[in-house]
Amino acid sequence: MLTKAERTKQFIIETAAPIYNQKGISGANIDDVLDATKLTKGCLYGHFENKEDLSLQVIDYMIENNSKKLVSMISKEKTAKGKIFNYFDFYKDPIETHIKGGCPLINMAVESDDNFPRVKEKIAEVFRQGQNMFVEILKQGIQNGEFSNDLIPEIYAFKAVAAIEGAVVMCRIMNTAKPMQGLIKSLKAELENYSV
Amino acid sequence: MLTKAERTKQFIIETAAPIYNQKGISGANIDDVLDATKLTKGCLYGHFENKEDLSLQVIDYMIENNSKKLVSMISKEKTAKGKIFNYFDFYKDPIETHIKGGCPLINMAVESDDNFPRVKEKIAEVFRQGQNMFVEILKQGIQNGEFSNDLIPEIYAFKAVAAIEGAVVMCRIMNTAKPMQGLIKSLKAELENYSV
DNA sequence: ACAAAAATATACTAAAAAGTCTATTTTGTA
DNA sequence: TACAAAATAGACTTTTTAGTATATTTTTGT
Repeated sequence: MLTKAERTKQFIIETAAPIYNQKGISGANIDDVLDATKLTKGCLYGHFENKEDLSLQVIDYMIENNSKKLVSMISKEKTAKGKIFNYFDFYKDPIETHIKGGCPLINMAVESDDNFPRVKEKIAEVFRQGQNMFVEILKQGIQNGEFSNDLIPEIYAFKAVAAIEGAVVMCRIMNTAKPMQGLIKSLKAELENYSV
Repeated sequence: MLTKAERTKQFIIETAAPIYNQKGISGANIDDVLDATKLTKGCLYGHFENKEDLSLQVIDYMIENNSKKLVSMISKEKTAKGKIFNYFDFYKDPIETHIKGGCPLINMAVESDDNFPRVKEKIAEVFRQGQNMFVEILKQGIQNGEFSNDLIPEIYAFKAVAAIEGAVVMCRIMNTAKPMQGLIKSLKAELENYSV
């Protein structure tokens, strides 16, 4: 069993995550986290050295959490096509996202890009790995005959991920999930086109 | 001729714009702007009521500026295909962008989404209008026989814009323009497919 | 060229945010 | 169950950032 301290620390991180995802790293402040957790400074600073420490751990948690959920979603299907379709469906509601505030990856990417080099490198790595995973699934699909050789995994994978990430942001700003639904249909249709 | 005050104000806005685009609305602070302009508080607060006033005017400038440049780029071509291709090429270098810090639209979209409702509405309107413009160009292309009827303007337009915007962020975070080049090629090829 | 008005600089105050210190409460184990 | 160690509360200090007041300089119209 987790010790009380470990549980409290975890609770702080999990409570802070949606705050960070919505307000950003610069926008989130300690008092927001204290308000949300109903804890006090003494307590919070007992678990984290300073704001940067908290931020980094919250960011790590958000990355881990996102990856876990995504991988779990993809793993539900056996076929390459099924996995890719599940990847898309993971993002089908851009308004009510798995963590409040949209996709943490693109949110953090935008903010860290020019400001937090360490975070930037982390997110870059997540995107690279995600890309690799996507490409591997497509390659397997080609090998096992699900898709034709005309499909260029790298190109399709990047286009799909970029479109989905961009669409999350655009749908959220316009307050509508409609365009995302059309996009997912279109991306699925494109993949069906390569199906043999 | 512009009065001295008008020139100074414009200078502040133009100098602040890349700071806001890089650090974000929450991340940018008055002292950053003062450092960059080599001006002082008295001067800045002579031109702007407060930080919010400055922020809003900088944001308006960034939106206007982006739209102008984009429209000018598109207007260079006469055909629908040419215009769309130029739209893509506008984003071909995601590292060295027209304003330092990437595409201001997606940057502001991500940040304003849960935090600045007025900015959010502005950006939403820009995306809606951009989408409309894109769709209109495609429709004209269909009418004048450039593209086949199989092309669904709304779907292609949204996919293209979302992919480009997502790609800007992803390329920047990974420090490479390569994937964007592949994406643009692919989006162009897709459009060529509909060419008659 | 000069005077009124406008613009700017500087030193200041105010507010917000981060971080610290110590007293008190809670936990977990002898 | 008692007690030492750990965790937490809350008031406090420090730092950072926004904003103001006034003196000085610069514009600009005559």
